[in-house]
Amino acid sequence: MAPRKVKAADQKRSDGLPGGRMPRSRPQTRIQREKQDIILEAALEVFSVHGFRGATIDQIAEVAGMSKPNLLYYFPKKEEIHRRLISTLLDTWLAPLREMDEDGDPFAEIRSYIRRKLEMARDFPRESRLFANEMLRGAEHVIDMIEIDLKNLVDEKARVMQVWMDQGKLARTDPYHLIFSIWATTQHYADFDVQVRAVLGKDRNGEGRFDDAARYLEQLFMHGLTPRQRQGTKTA
Amino acid sequence: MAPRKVKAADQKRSDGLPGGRMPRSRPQTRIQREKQDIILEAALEVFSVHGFRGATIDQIAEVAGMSKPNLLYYFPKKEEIHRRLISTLLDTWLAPLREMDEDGDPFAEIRSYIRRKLEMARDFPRESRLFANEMLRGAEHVIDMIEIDLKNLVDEKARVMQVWMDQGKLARTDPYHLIFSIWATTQHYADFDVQVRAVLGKDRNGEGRFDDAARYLEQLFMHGLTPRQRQGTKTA
DNA sequence: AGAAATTTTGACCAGTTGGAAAAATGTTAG
DNA sequence: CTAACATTTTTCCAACTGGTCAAAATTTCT
Repeated sequence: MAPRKVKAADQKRSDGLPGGRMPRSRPQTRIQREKQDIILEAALEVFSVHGFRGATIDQIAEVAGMSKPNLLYYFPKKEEIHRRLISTLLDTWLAPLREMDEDGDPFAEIRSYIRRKLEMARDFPRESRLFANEMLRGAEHVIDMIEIDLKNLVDEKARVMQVWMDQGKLARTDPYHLIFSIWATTQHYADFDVQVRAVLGKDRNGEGRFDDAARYLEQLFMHGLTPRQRQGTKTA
Repeated sequence: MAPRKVKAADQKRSDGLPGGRMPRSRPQTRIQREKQDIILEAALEVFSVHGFRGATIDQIAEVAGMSKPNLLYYFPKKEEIHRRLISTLLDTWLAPLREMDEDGDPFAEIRSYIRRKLEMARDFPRESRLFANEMLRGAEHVIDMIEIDLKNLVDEKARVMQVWMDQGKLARTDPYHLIFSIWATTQHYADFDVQVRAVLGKDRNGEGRFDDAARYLEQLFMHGLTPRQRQGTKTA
């Protein structure tokens, strides 16, 4: 192997901020915000389909309608785009769960949580897929957020549900797995969209499938979570 | 731009079989089968995490413990490895649904279907992720199989469930979405494993989480699908 | 053993990728 | 207008990518 020459004076800034020759004086130009938004939008499009490694800067630049170096002027690192996307996403993503209100009616709360999640799957499928992609490859870039913010939020809501169960308003189950199942069933319609469409066939393929899903899930969870007096779980 | 010279006599075979200098006389050598298995195993490892575009041949070769040219001797195209993996997978993946028996007890059938799917998520998480990856990016490589084999199978089982519902043995719902929800909730434990672990925390992280999941899902679906006389869905 | 076939390796290639440098072109405040 | 700054384009590069090829090493068959 031939030895490689490395310029010793080759130093770069690696702070999170737009590096290179980007200005730091004034906080943000109008044009900066605009272009960054365009880039993030394009990146979402590409990352959500190909994942981080599969996506290329050229591709994103093309979708964003600008040259690669121009794009790199705003986000000097590919990773930076991805990180921005993800951290913005996580907030939006958890909003519905945050809104679940301890003082509300358990069934109404859960039902509207399911609805909202399903609406998100319908209206922001790219975000859902970006998230799924990230999870699939081990969540390298968000593991901290998941382990802290997400966990705390779920812990909190699990406690709320526990209270509901103790009050006999909700069937006794594992609140964590209950939350998982809501995530899974709703996000499925975004992440596995192709499969859902293929299986439903051309005729049932309009946006109506989300209404059907909403009806079905509502029934499943409402019935599934109704408290019962006797749970004769004698199997076989 | 400099003109590129192209050798006109540069012909390659592009049939599905191992190309290059591979023999065609005898069907398969022992060593061929062995190495191909090793490669497929390594490829599963890599593809399931990074997706098709994100995975590199070098990476797969390294995991497989052989040189890249050596690997390419067995699978002359990257795509070929992927295809083999996927088509093998789909069969295994659908097996549990195929076993759902019209003449069995509806609840027993559905329960054991859920169990089996959950076991697969536990025992073959890489396969599940490979599949999820494929779906996320639009199922390019399997769209036909999905649209035909998978759809047919689901159509058939949906009819079975419809019969059960007509007989009053199962609550009336959309059988398609019922199947979707089983897929979603079970595969979630493979595809979103990181998230599940993170949320459950270190203490609940053993394999026990699958038992908890099984219990929870059983309750959810069994209760959720029990037929009811009156469905007085008057809320608020 | 020895020929033939199979398997493995090392050197190599053209195209792509993330990114750097710098020059060229706006834009704006004084 | 012009200096100072912001934005964009052009050119370029080293590392990596999927893949080739001929030669060498090994296995298999007679």
